[in-house]
Amino acid sequence: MDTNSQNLKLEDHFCFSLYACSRAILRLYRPYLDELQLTYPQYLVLVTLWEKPQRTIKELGEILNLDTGTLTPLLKRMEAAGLIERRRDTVDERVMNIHITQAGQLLQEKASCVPQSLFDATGMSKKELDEINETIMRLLHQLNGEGKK
Amino acid sequence: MDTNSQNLKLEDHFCFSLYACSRAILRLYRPYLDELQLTYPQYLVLVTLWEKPQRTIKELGEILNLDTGTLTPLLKRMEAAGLIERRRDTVDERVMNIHITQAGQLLQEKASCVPQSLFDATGMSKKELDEINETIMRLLHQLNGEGKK
DNA sequence: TAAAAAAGAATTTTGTGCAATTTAATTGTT
DNA sequence: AACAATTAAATTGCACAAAATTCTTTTTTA
Repeated sequence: MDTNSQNLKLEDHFCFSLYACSRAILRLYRPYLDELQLTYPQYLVLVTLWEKPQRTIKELGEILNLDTGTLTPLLKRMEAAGLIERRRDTVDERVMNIHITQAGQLLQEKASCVPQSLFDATGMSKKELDEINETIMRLLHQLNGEGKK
Repeated sequence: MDTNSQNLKLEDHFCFSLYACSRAILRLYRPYLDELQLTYPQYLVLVTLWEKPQRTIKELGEILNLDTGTLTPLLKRMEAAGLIERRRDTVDERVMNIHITQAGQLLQEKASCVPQSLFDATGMSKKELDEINETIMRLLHQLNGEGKK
């Protein structure tokens, strides 16, 4: 019947499950992030700045795997919203330093329930999710490593 | 030290690993899909049409979890590229039927090496990837189920 | 059977992603 | 010092992605 058996069905493409799952999770985040007036990548930027309140655009790009074409306008919107400040480095003026503001710091408290809410929505155990996370992280590093060769 | 211990670091957000991994895989696909003059979601549309050569936009949206705001312009570009045809259903004129063309069929052969190439790039065993796929699919169904409640 | 409700697409708007190009600043080399 | 190479951002252009709105067609129902 099937003359070309090497062609996989959709559900056999593991890339599709990742792609669809990633978007499904963004949909779950949306109501929480809407309340904070944030988009998902903006939230990720804040997560990194809550850990360390000043970073360069280059650092953010490496951490989040995003390039300047994405980050520059995104950070400008965040600055307009008062969550961060963009300041040229005085020593090396090519570098743009991103600082979190008081308002950005305050959001940490309001956002603290988000991870728990998301966890609940998955309907999975902590152990199971940790295992998924560990596996996907391993795959991610593998893929990023391959790409740089 | 940390006054707010419920705030997770970036690598503890399992959503981030999925988000980043999904984009990393798209980057791996790009060179292969560039050769076929396809984007990733366009490739997915073709995969579904290779399985079954005619579907409605509604069906495609349900299978791929994409809405018409994404699909309508995407399918118009694919029609302009000669890969599909869009025809109103004669019985129910609200319905738009998507047919694969001869040119779209021919791409199946040219694309048949893509899954294997991607598999190689992951550096993981078939068994391991099948397990990831199974787990992520389960998570996806869980998330989609939750969303509909 | 006419009005209301529902269904399927299309459109509009906003915000990513990413490749490719450009600009400005710094470093390295004669 | 002069010039090439490198680095960090910004810009440009195209293609998603998703919510909200509108439009058309079909179905339901009073």
